[in-house]
Amino acid sequence: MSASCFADVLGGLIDLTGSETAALEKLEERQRNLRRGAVLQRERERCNELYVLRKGLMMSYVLLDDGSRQILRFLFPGDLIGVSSLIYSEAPEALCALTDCVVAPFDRSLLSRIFSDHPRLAAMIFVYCQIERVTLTDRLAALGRTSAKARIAALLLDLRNRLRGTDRSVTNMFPLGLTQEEIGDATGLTSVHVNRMFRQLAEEKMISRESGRVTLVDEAALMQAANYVNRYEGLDLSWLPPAR
Amino acid sequence: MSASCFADVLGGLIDLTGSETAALEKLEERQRNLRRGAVLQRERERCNELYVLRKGLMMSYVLLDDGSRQILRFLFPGDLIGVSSLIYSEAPEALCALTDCVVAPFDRSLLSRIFSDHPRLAAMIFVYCQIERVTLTDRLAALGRTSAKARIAALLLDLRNRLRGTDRSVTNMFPLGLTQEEIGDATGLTSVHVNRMFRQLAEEKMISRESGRVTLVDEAALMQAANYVNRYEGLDLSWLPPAR
DNA sequence: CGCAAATTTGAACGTAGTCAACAAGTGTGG
DNA sequence: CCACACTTGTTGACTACGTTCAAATTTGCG
Repeated sequence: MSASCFADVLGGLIDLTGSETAALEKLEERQRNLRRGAVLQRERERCNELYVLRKGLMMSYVLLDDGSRQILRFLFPGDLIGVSSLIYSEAPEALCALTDCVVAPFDRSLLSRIFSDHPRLAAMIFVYCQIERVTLTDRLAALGRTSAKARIAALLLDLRNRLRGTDRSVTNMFPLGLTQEEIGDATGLTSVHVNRMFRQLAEEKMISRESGRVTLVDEAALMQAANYVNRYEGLDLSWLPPAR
Repeated sequence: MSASCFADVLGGLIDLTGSETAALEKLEERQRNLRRGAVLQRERERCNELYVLRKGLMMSYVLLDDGSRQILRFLFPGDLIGVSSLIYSEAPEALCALTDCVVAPFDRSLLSRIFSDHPRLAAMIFVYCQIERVTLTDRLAALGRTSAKARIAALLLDLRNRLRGTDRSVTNMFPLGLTQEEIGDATGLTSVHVNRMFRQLAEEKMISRESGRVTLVDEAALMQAANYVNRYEGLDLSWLPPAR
């Protein structure tokens, strides 16, 4: 495994200098293993640390008064997590491991050091969070204005693209790794309806399924159904400050 | 009007130094007037500028293939807008004036200067965008997991709180300033259903309406119905880097 | 193998959408 | 100042998408 998963992600966007890479490696000096199902952070709990996810799949979510859950985001290796909790005295969202995971916890003072010592790196973290923001607005639009089928299609495309981000061997067949209830909680549907939409997408020959693996059979049709945009492309970083 | 509306917002969170305030004032040196309905930025258009909203009410939104619209956020004086477009070569969202407005456009190189010269200010802009991110996740949870009535209640509470942010005289009665169609596009509902929910909230004595003004009659009941959290409170900024 | 979790399916229900008509404002130009 | 056009708000009847509840079946795991 790389010395810094997060550096790998940012390094995919710009060329990092040696001192920048060193600063990012500091974030991942410590490691912590999480069992599947482990809760790394609860809502409304105090939290002074951030994390880089190094291995495995996690999710962030909120619980509502009536007990229902909204999954905000699935988290992949290289993701910087717990950023929103940094700025509040109580965490606004929970973090939970969907598979066995490895995370690297680091103190928030390290982030503040990056702002002081590595302006370009700070700007890149800012960019990284803005990408995340835009994917959230895409999902907001999906929940507000698209059909159940479109939301499932968008989720499948996004999962595949994000998996491919850490594993280039992923093509159009991949292990889903999520229960239909989790997919429902991410898309604002019930698990029952998620199941029906899977069936429908399969009947329409857009996907196929076999033992926990999904194949995107007709990717163009899925893209159309979902009006999906890959937000990790089309960036313009020409305005970044000089590296230090 | 203040020399920098954005400095007023950040200044409400921490004490700014003289040089920090001066850097923020640079962002608002130019001004541009917008008529009601004017589109400041279109989706998929190139954009090299950011803006501070100095006066009026704006919104950001996306249009979907079928012509439907999802309003992402209502924008108030002091808001930094167009940030997400900064990082892409094509704007991911549109910006439009809901009332006559005054905005201050500034080049993205000025932002990059702040990262280089004012680390604490850069961190504060980061914090400001994270607050925005959390409010987006609140809305995501609302669209995914709450009833129409709850979404309208949450929107009313949020509007009132944000209006109060720029005008302390606002109490529990305020001019709505939005059409029911706009409220529908923000909450993922149709204008017809928004109307029915208003009626229902009024029948249940949670709100009252008279000629474009809304009164939050039973704020506690609204908060309960909405499970609303004010994300401009409860911040912890003790980790910020030193000011320069 | 046996148990618990997850998936699948059916039937009935309900929330919110659609379509349509009308009322009430709002602003404009004659 | 009024007439007209246009936007916005309001209401009813009907429709449909997605939920709920329940039960059967499959899957994965200890």
